[in-house]
Amino acid sequence: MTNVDIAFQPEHDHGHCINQALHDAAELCRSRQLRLTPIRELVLKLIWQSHKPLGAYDILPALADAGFNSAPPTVYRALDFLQEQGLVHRIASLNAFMGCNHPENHCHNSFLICRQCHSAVELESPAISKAVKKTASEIGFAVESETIEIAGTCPACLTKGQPE
Amino acid sequence: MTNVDIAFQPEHDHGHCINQALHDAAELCRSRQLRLTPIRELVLKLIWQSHKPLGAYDILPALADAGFNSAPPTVYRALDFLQEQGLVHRIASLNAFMGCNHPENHCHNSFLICRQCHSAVELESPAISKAVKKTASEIGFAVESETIEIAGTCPACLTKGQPE
DNA sequence: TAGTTACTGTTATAATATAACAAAACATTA
DNA sequence: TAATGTTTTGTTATATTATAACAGTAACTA
Repeated sequence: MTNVDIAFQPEHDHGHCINQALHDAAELCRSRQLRLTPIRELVLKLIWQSHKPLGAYDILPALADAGFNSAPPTVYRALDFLQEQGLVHRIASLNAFMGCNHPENHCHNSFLICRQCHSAVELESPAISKAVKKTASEIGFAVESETIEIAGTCPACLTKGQPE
Repeated sequence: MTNVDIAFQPEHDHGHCINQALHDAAELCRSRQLRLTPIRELVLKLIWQSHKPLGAYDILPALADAGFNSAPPTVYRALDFLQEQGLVHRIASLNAFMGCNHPENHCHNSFLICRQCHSAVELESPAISKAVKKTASEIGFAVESETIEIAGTCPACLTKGQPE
């Protein structure tokens, strides 16, 4: 079972995912001599706790609950930091944010987004990446970043929709 | 020279592109028994006249100049109509809209967006499309729509940047 | 021409994101 | 450790993008 299959399983041990992600983030920040401040860590945790990409304004009340200031700049700053470090991705088609599984290497990413359960997973698809590179290079276009967001129905929702 | 190459050439006869697009749109609406009203046609024209994807609020003043009401709903309604008919695409990563070259067939589209000159072109890339389909089907994900937006530097800006 | 549908006008507001500057926390090193 | 500079956070205001809701008008249809 691949990571992707696991992520689309509602019942996987997501607590473990969260802990792993927070631990990795702490490690990464330490190695880069950056500060994973309480706000940044909480924002990252909230994003990971959600089963679906989270909007900035979904995060604000949780910050307030935790006793932090909770005006928009607070959360956007944390999100900016996390994005710069590759710890979260912004999903342009949703105006929402989700955790990244492999923040170490800045990767070219694609996302599958289920319209039914709103879950999303990140793919590392060499095939797509390669196709993009090839097409761009044929035209002489220098690629800097890729926004690849595929919307549809995930395996779990497909089987739920038509049982047996 | 392909369509894409032409589109990235600032000096191509864009007047011709616009006329062609407007003519095709009129034809398409006639065949579908839909009304390409003055507002809708003007919005489409403005989008095509721009060398770069146009924001909704960039369109409003031009509507006002043309003597139309120009509150946001006016332009968004026109954009909704044009999108439904495949006449324009929304670029999620820019919150902006651009014309579609082949509105007849609802296609799976990719876009190349130049960060320097802000021009954008639509690709029909079978390679990318195929890679997406293959990857999704391996996972059992049913694709409904694709948002593929590649940002970088276009050929024209690349040669301008490092002349000779 | 009456009734219906589609389109537009208008006002208000929602949702997402950033600017600008002040205050506090932290880090550095004299 | 006090002085200093840097980074982070607080705070207020505002920009940008998009939609809700309802009234009026134009176009089509029977």
